[in-house]
Amino acid sequence: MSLNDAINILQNHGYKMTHRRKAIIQYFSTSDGYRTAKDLYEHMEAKYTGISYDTVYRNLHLFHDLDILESTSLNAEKHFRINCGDHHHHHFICNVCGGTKKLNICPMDDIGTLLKNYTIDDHKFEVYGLCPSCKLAS
Amino acid sequence: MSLNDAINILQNHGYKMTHRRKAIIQYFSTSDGYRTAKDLYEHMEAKYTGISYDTVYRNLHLFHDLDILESTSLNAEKHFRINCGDHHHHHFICNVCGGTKKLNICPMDDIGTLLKNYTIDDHKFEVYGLCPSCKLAS
DNA sequence: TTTACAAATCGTAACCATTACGATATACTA
DNA sequence: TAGTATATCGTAATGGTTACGATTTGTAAA
Repeated sequence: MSLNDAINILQNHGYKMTHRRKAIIQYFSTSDGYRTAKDLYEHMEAKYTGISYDTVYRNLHLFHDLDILESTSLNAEKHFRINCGDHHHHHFICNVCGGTKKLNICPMDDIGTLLKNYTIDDHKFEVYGLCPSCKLAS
Repeated sequence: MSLNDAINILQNHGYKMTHRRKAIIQYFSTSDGYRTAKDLYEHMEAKYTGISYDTVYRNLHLFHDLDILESTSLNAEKHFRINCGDHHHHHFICNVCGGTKKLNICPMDDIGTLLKNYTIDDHKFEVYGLCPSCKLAS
């Protein structure tokens, strides 16, 4: 998702376009990987000294609700990335840099009648390890 | 895994068998589902008034390290269950009761050469929703 | 362009899950 | 049953997250 896509979503929902929001979206849209709230806070603090945690978390939640960001829980800490958007897929996630690689297979295709009497709300498939460049560097 | 299996693992590694440890293992081995540290704390507090968080968390970590328990991160909080032990598999997890159902399919069987230059350390496949009994109750 | 106001941000405190540690109690070994 | 290493308690600290009154800012209307 591009910066402009995100700006459109925000404005179509009646949210204001602030400098901080633009910077947050820019941070995620130019980095293909998962980042923590702390990562974002530190990035923002460099440009906007004294930025509030409230601002960081409020916008992370807002963007997640608007499907601008997607999130995952790693080691009991939430990580966020820009929403890739196109069709359904999963990710490899690098344990070192948080970088991701799209995986175009989905185990739900093979779930068949295994969960016949269950209600399925969601699912998660993620592969963890080292991406090629972190592998070389280690 | 049964209570006795877990006791053997503990003793083979030279750990002491305390009343609290036995109660913790009993708690997990008689409940087929994921439970939080808080769930366990509240269960233990009923029997052992004044039990320390240190005891709860130290043993959760110990049991996890010894593969007596397995864990997953849900909503940025760790959840634990008894290790099923037999062969590799994944779980459906009920959003209401934490109950699980074994899923005998693994997406890694189909990963092929998708991650050719990557190091794969781990992976996670989980399906979330309502189990039959929570579905009926809702 | 200015005004007006709802919405966004700041500054800070509180909350919750988790970790840590010195003092005390307990399980195991001899 | 005595000695010792280990486990637990009581409690404080940490880290991630949430919350809120006071202030500032973006936007739309005058």
